[in-house]
Amino acid sequence: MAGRKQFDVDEALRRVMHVFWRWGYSEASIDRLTEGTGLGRSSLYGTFGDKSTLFRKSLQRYAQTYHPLYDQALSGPHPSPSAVVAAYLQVTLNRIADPTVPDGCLLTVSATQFPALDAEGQAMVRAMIDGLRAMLQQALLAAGADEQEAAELALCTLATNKSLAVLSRAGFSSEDLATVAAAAARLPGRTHPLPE
Amino acid sequence: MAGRKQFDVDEALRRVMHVFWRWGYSEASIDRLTEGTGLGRSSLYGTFGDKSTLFRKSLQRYAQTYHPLYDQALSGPHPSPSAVVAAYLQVTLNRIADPTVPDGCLLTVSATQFPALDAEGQAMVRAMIDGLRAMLQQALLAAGADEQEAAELALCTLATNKSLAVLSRAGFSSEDLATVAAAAARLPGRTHPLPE
DNA sequence: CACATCTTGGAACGATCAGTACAAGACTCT
DNA sequence: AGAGTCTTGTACTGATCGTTCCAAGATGTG
Repeated sequence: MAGRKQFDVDEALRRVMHVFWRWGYSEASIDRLTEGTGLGRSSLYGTFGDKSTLFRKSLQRYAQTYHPLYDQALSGPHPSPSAVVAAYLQVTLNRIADPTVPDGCLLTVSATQFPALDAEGQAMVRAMIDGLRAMLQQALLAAGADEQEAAELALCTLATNKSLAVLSRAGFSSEDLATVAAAAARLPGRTHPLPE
Repeated sequence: MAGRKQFDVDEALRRVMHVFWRWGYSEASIDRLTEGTGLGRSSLYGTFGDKSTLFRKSLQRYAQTYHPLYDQALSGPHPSPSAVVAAYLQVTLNRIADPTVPDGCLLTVSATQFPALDAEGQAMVRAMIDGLRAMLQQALLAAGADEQEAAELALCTLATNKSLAVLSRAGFSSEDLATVAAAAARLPGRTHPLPE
């Protein structure tokens, strides 16, 4: 039926990522993946490998796409820890508002919850979470937070990030999500009041 | 093999609940349920019905067990909205600290994310979430919060509750979870400073 | 054109899924 | 004791899971 690939590999991986994004690991069946990409089973297996490999490549694809956005949001000079948290969560809110992308990213939520994913994949998820946490912590330090405050805020921001995914998938409105994010950004206000 | 039931129905339901709790709906296979309860398939189906019915009864069992605790934590007089949030989240932390109960309650987390659960079950989950939200809101009003503040704090406390489940399942330490909960309880501090 | 290489659709594999059928055993009641 | 009811273990169903196999067709190279 074919001699050379009849699809764009990168675009296919993007769609694969969105299927895992939407369904998590376990419920992203091969049938759903073929349906979501338009590819046949053979093309999927021949190009990417088995399901867990596919998931790991989706994770890499996610990092490649979104980590620069988080990096950019965190790298600029921030007047306060509060601004760091707000900038970070705004990236998440923008991602949720993107109509070309499914609601509620379950890539790192559902994958850590079940052993259906192999150890290598779980380790990747954990490394990604730890990386974001460290990235946040560093940006918070740069914005004037002390050690303890930076650690605490990084953790809480990560927690808010996860809850945004869950609430979004549970059907909460974008206004509700923005409210949660805004509240999280007010967290450092107690010890680091914004200059009037 | 048997004439009268050879197990305690209520204890069996408790164990069923814990299996859904631990695995969510989809990954709680009948085999896992039989293994978790010690019952045979026939006993499970004969006593409770099919899987979705079993899940709904688990939800009811959860509400019956834990809603009174939340109710009790919220019903007493609270000096401030902050105290309400802290009391509510403390119930969650105590539940997580309970060694007889699995880490990270996925009863209402994973169930809303996938269509594997039937409409009736999803509606129950949604009703339970809405109920907790209303309960929180009312307690916050009673503690002196105005309408808008109560709505916002109820939402954020619910969000924190969900993130505690996800983080707990993801392997975060109980110290980290307590930190997240404590931070959430500091949220109302901005507009409702604690009396010195 | 001929040959090797690659891709693709579709069939098929064993495993597991939720759910059911049924017979054997244990109990209550008369 | 005997009849009827309930419970339970086991085997089974059709569907779906992830994965592999293979032949057919399309391309690139000689």
